[in-house]
Amino acid sequence: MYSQINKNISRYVTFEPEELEIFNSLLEYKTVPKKTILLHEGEMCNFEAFVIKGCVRKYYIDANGFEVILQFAIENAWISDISFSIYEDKPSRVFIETLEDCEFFMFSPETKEALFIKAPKFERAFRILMQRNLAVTQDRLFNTISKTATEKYLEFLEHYPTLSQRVAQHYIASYLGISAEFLSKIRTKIAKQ
Amino acid sequence: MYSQINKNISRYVTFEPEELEIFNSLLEYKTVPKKTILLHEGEMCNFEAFVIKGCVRKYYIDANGFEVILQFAIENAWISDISFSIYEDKPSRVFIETLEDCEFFMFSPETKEALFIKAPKFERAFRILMQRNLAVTQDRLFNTISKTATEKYLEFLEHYPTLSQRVAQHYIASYLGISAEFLSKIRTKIAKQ
DNA sequence: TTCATTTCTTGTCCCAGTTCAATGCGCAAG
DNA sequence: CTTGCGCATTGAACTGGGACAAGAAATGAA
Repeated sequence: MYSQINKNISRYVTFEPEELEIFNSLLEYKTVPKKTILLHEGEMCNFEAFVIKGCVRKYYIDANGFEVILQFAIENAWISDISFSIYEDKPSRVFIETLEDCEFFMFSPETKEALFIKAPKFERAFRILMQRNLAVTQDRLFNTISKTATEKYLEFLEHYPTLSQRVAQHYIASYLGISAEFLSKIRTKIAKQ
Repeated sequence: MYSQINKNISRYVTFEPEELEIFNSLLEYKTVPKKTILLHEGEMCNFEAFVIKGCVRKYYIDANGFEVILQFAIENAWISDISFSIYEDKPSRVFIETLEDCEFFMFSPETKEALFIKAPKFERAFRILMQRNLAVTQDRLFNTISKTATEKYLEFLEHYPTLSQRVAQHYIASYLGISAEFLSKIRTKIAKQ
């Protein structure tokens, strides 16, 4: 039950069994049906979630009413709007929604604080997770600015090989920052060679 | 001398004077002339720098040989390629270059570790800095995907009011992800109304 | 002061990607 | 079985922004 998340959190920091026990005891297991919105724009994000099973998207709605997907999270990924909400004390600008039936481990900011007090080494583990998150976002910015739509799509397929089977095309288009129609045209062009 | 950086690091965590003394004692003060490259692509980034005075850009060179600026750092900002280099143990894909004569406080990853051992509360402060960094990058991704060039430029002016006087237009264009020529056209259009 | 180099502007042509249909295709619900 | 609806495809017309070129202005070095 806890092996996935323990493996994930131990990736850059080695923990004693007792520390992992404390960690696990603070986690809340939750199942959520598909198409559930976990966080609405304007709310405070009061959770961080680790995806045990399922698929989630994080998106905002731009000035013209278009959804733009910032992140997909599948098995063994973390999802939250930590960067805006927590510590900044600002309401979130994003939505978080399940795309499939999901299982999560979740915890609140308060629980996280409690964890840091009981087992301070987790502070470091979460700092490094944050750094990786930053690296991924920076990479995405890089791609968004300097690659063509076709290149972005091919890279997406490489990076998330299973996701293109699991989610609707127009979600992928939204993630890539292109129109659903144009993605369709790219796909037929690729298929024809 | 240390008041700027102490104010900055104390923004979300309150430190005792002794803790700040430890911190300050580990910092290395450095002046660097303009047009100096602090980090080359392919190197490991072995520093984090706090800008006391001056202006720095962080950029990469894309597949077509174009420079794309990821970040400007001016007074009271941090600059590093921490996300890719340190902990990931991968050579950096970015360059960091001074645009003006600069004064920095710098420290190495090893020094940072030493700091965390002597004064563990800094682990938290740097985690929160990292979160803010992530928030800014995510915001930039948001803007890059869903705003027009004109909107991006106007927002840039609001967000960095002094920078447009300090750096060349083509650097700003590069930051906004548009060509220098097109930025020039945007500027004349804006001026004419 | 002058010459050179870098930066900024302006015009023309062009293309990647958008917008707006229209059509077709599952698939779930009654 | 069929109605309805969300999703994908395709085409035609349009546009934001890029590429290139050539000149103007600013900066700076000797």
